[in-house]
Amino acid sequence: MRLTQHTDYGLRLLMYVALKNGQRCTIREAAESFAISRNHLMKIANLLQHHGVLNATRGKGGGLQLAKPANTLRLGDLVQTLEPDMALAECLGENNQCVVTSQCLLIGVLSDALHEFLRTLNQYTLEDICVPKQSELRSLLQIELVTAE
Amino acid sequence: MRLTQHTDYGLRLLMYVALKNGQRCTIREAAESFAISRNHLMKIANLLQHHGVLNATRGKGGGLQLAKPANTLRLGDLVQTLEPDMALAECLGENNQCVVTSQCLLIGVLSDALHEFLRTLNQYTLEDICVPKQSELRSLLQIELVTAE
DNA sequence: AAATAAGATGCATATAATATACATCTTATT
DNA sequence: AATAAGATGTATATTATATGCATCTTATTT
Ligand code: SF4
Ligand code: SF4
Repeated sequence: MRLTQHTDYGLRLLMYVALKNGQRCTIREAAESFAISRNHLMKIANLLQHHGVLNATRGKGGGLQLAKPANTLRLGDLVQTLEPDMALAECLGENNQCVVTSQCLLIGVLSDALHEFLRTLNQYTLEDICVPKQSELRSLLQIELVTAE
Repeated sequence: MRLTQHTDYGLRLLMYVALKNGQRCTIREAAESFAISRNHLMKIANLLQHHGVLNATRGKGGGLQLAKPANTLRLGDLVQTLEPDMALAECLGENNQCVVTSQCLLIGVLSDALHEFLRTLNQYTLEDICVPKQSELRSLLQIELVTAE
């Protein structure tokens, strides 16, 4: 059982954007800071923008910003948005061929556990995983905030 | 996020064996009842035997039996045994290259959620997902118990 | 208007994980 | 010796995932 790299990259990107404190950041910049594929991150940014989590503006001076305050973005919801597929077992996805589906008691147990997993994640927001260590994280990611004048 | 088919097949096999009520069953028989790959199921049976969940005896009249009572086999433990890998994110597996690992607060949140997932599964045993629907399941799987004489 | 800097999109490819098949070996029973 | 079962190792197929590339659109600046 693992989350796709896609999902983790998405969360990393959101952490990056949140750590910029409202200042726009480009995808290129985030990809370089994390030393990960820019192309890949592009698609993730796009997905998050379509889901109303990120605002993306094109053109010179453009970039990404959070579409909502970091303390309203719950991690369980973000994981559900980012994961391509949360079908734990065959019967929970498409093309189910399992012969015991109609009477299987395991389905409910698995759904229950998945629910607890997401519920636990939803006890935390993007803010919770950024703010307490913001200076350390900014340093690791070489984020320098431009001070207003 | 999904469990491998491997894991679900393992649980199906255990359900099958449990529904036989102590009577031996062959892997072939279980594979046919579920209409799934016999070769695949063989490896799973072997894994479970090595982990002390199943007893396997070879030769004519041989087959599988539960190594422990069904009500002592907790689903969370079984899933952990069957899943090849529970590393939710890059940093929880091998070859981690994530640059923020040393300060990342997400790791703890993910571990927490995984723990809740397994804890929830461990509230149920193999017995819990078999006995309440045993006759219906036996019928779907064409299991006919030989009555003692 | 042109140049440039950004994201958007679609297609192709590479890689890795997973599932499946096949062949052969071992063990136990009859 | 024959047969029925599981054990094991290797090879292959399939699928999911990750990555790369080319082109397009949008916005800003000059
Ligand atoms: S065994 Fe139960 S949980 Fe697994 S695929 Fe079949 S119906 Fe779903
Ligand atoms: S971002 Fe955090 S959780 Fe994700 S791989 Fe890096 S250290 Fe692990």
